[in-house]
Amino acid sequence: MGVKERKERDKVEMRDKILQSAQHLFLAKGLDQTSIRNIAEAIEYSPATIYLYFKDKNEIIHALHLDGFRLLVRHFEPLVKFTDPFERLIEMGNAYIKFATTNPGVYELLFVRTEPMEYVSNCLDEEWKEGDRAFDVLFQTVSQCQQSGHFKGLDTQNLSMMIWSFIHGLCSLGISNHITHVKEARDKKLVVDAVMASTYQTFQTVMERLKA
Amino acid sequence: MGVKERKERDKVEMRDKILQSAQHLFLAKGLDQTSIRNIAEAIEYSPATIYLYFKDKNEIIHALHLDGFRLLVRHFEPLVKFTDPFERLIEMGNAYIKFATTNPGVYELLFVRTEPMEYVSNCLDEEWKEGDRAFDVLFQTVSQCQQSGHFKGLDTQNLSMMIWSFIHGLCSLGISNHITHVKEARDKKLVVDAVMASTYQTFQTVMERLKA
DNA sequence: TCTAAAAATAAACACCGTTTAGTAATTTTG
DNA sequence: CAAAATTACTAAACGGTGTTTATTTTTAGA
Repeated sequence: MGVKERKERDKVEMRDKILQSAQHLFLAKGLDQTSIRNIAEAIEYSPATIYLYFKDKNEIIHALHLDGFRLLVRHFEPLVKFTDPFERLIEMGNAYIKFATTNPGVYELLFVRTEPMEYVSNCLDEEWKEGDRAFDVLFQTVSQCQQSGHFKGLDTQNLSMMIWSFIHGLCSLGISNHITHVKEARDKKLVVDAVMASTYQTFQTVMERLKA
Repeated sequence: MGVKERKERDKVEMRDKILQSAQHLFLAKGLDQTSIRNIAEAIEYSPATIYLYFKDKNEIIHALHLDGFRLLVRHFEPLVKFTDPFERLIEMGNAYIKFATTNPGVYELLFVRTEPMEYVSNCLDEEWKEGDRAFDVLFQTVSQCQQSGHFKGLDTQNLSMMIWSFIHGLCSLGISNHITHVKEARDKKLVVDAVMASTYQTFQTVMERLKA
């Protein structure tokens, strides 16, 4: 009589299959070029079937958004080995940049696209656990930096927000190809990564000077 | 025999009409919700007519992009009255934030969307005059700050890039509604503008400390 | 085996950007 | 002035999109 159980397993299996195909297509061709019809074709079902497992395309996007956050968190995990909070903060930035540049599509999904946020807004409990957890990692690190003498007299929340803003701005300008089009980058034939690296280096220097 | 001249006037007139309608729809409903068919309907011509005046939708988007930059530059114009370069730098940030928050759709077009950059890439002379000019205003101001004792030992280009990254990150996170979904902002029931303002205030403090 | 429920789908709806082939208006020419 | 040529415009189609509805197929239990 394990029919109901099996059916439920089948249901989540199918959901995963859809999500897996969606992610595959999304990574290969980008979000806008991934259609419900493509996904359906990939799993060899009709487009209408997708709608038996997901309310609409935004729900699929949001599921991929969750996966993306798990990937980001995984990029942060090795950071525990840095005992010095300031060093950890700097390496966090590097990890963030690396995540963004090696997974530009995913990064866009997490922090640029509005669809996942819209989905979050439409959920009754209007929270964003993934974002909160990631931000808290930053907040705690900044807080520890302050406990060991850095960033005196600056509000932890605001400073964390400032750091996130900078790093996000750098990554999103890089990914969206705006950096490659400013004159200096063109003249010196600098690749995006080089501009991002030296900009981050300057940021690092600035942060170091805030110790005193 | 002013036929040719009149026809040319008519041509630019029509182009403007299309652009005007496109902008109107774009500001009202956003870029993705503005279709060629909508624009055609607004000007009471058939959709195919649009293609007699613009190569494709990206060309229209790029034209709006140019208009948007003109609007941004207009936001910067009053800044000449600030003779102190550091004060001007800070006010530039405020002007930028104001521009972004009061014209979120336009801001997205200028600095988030990739379509206009793609259009620029496809132009043979691969430059981005508007972006260059705007960035140069920042660069010159930073340079003047350094001449009057600020930001010692920091590379002007990198520092300018850092400042732009921060401000852009702050604005884009604000506009894309990512800020409103982090826990602290929700808990304290802070509106986006308040978070942005206090974050920018912290940035200002940080920049001030770089004088020494 | 028959029936009720569940799962999958074909087909449609209303859009989209874009192209093509053909019509209507205008200008130039004989 | 009429005919020819050029220009301006558009109807209709193509191949795509997300999504819904009505229908069929598959499965499960009596």
